[in-house]
Amino acid sequence: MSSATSAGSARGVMPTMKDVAKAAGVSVKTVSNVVNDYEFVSSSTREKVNKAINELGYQVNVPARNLRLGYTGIISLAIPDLAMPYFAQLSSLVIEESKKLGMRVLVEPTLYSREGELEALHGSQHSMIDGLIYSPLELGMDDVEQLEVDYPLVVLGERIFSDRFDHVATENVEGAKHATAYLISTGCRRIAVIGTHPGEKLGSAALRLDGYRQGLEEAGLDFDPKLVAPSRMWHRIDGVNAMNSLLDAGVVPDGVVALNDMLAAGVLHSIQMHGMSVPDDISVIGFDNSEDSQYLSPSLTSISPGLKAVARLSVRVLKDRINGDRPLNTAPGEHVFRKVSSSLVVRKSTRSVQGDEQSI
Amino acid sequence: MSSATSAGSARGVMPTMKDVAKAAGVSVKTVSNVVNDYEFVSSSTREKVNKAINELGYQVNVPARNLRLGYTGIISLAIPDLAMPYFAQLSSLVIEESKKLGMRVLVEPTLYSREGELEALHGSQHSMIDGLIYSPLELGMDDVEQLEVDYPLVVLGERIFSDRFDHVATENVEGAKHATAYLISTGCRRIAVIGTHPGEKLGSAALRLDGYRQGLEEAGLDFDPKLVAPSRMWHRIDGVNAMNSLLDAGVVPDGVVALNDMLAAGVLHSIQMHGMSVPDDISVIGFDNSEDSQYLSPSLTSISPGLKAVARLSVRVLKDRINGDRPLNTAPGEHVFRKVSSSLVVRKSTRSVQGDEQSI
DNA sequence: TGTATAGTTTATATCGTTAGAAATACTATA
DNA sequence: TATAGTATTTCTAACGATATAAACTATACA
Repeated sequence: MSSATSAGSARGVMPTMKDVAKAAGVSVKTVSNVVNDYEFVSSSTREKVNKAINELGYQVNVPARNLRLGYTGIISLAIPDLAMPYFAQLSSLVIEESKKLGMRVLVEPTLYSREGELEALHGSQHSMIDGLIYSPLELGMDDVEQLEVDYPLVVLGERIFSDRFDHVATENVEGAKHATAYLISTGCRRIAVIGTHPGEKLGSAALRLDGYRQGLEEAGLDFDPKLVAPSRMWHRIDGVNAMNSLLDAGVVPDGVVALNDMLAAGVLHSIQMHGMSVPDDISVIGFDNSEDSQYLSPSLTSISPGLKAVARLSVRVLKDRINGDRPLNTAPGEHVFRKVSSSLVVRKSTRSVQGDEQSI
Repeated sequence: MSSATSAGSARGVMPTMKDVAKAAGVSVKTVSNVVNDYEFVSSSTREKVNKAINELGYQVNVPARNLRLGYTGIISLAIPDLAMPYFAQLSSLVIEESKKLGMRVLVEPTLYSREGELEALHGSQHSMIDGLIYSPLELGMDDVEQLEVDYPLVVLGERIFSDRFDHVATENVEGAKHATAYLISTGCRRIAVIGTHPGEKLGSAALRLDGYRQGLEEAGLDFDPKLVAPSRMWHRIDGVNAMNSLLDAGVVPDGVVALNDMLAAGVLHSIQMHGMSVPDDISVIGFDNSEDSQYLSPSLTSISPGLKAVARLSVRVLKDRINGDRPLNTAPGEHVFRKVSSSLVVRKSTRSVQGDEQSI
């Protein structure tokens, strides 16, 4: 009965290996041997020791073990915003995958700030962490040398590229191209794109915009800057605002590629507020295939980026680096660059793929 | 530079305090004093030491410090599912609040399993963690003795209650009562409730159902079991299914209390699929005031449980326990039980509060 | 009985930091 | 120039685990 609650340290003193050793009448090393399943321990002493462990309620002191072994079994995951479904989903998958490999995850939201992202890289806590999975948003190619750290690092996305560290990315260009081509195949001819970041060269926004342009081009459609609605943030309210700005300016497309699902949700809202219908008046396609997309009305056609594969790959690559192994059969000195393939999930926010151009 | 990538350990050897001491020509303790901002260090030696630190790129070894100090600065947050917006939001706030107090957070999703929840409590890693914020879903009052652990613990919600540990909860009963009363004030008379857990005595579902019943009772309306649609899970698909089951059975309420926003989103979907309109035919009110609720169509009236206050309080209480201080002016031996007050956020999924009963 | 062989246990150094006490250097005052 | 008093620095012992190598035990075989 923990009647503790005395002042000072909140936790009672824990028994150590020494205590167990004394109780079992053996040496500390023997206790350690038992705890670590060392082969050559006689079953009689093993029993004695286990009995003492149970009686005293012994648990290994992890920081002490960490100090001795030089690693902690903790990795860090730096993402812009844990409250965003996309990153919550990613975090959840990374945690799950890490657990399978015996590691735990310290999630570090960088909150859309440059300092936050730099701190995640260079923060003072790095001896506490075996490696880092890093999803930059503010940092770009100019900062590439900041990423040349001396601990295992896996970078997510295509915002920053270098042959000095490992990458895992989703198919941004291909996915957006696919989305655009699909809208065209359903009869759309004036396709808007929502959520671009003007001036940006890398990063999801630029890449997805590029895919959009490639999609138009392959179909022989002209790129019309009037149909581009930028938005720095990608929350739903930004989708509402961006789409409003188009419609209020009298620009009425027959299809919309939203650069993520939350923008798309806002786009749906905006279109409906303007008294139009999706997909009859305007088709909308999103990106991320977030869990929510199926519950919007109408349910949202979206590009699924294969987040699970991203989580799986990045954790495994990181683990290999931590162990000093070469991940995915890379040559010595070579680094991973892996793109996870995307797929199209068709729902109700786009018209069917027949060539008949109804309504306008 | 970093042409490392040799086999074995992935990280180069790091300089220690000893190295810094040698480089600066002082003792190890002096380096430690500088690092820890000890008052009585002459500015000249402080300078020497800092110079050496920068030149060698020294960083403190956190596990070693942890071992010596007996704490890690890491707390654990056990929640059912990080991919659920409610918990993602909570986690995000807990991380933010912890950071302010100099702590980091290990998020541990228990994934709707009893074993997961028990492991979060009794897992072998507890010396690595200073304390735990614990949001149980599967464990109930029968398991209360499982929670009598010997490390600082703050329990979220009202599922499990004991005067042996600290609690922070949201106003489940009051919130649902408020929601129900509000629907009644807008003219609703046949109010369904979506997402109950039959047989459950504690936990959000039971408490919110209780609030719903109290709301009816105070208005003199009878409780009608036909208007209750249970659902074990609270994802949107469950809201769709539950509402479908009512409507398909010919039970058409004029108002719906959904026990969370995701259920509510599903309810909206279901109603619209049945050719009815919200709020003209049926008013819908949710619970959680998730970020999404404002982007549903129509935007969702919801009960805001004050998650931020929950995060703030629970982290602060935990920190006090870790420090051996008494939180929130509790008497020695007494524990915190704090309910964070909820509020109603009115949006477009409910009719206006005039007494005029239009439609039906 | 002696000796090699394999199985089992132990003594002790070490990981990198912090902390208490002891030692030394400085400053001001008599 | 002592001398007390304070400021600064150092010495050394922890914290609790793991690991090397040495020291025992058995067992087997000659």
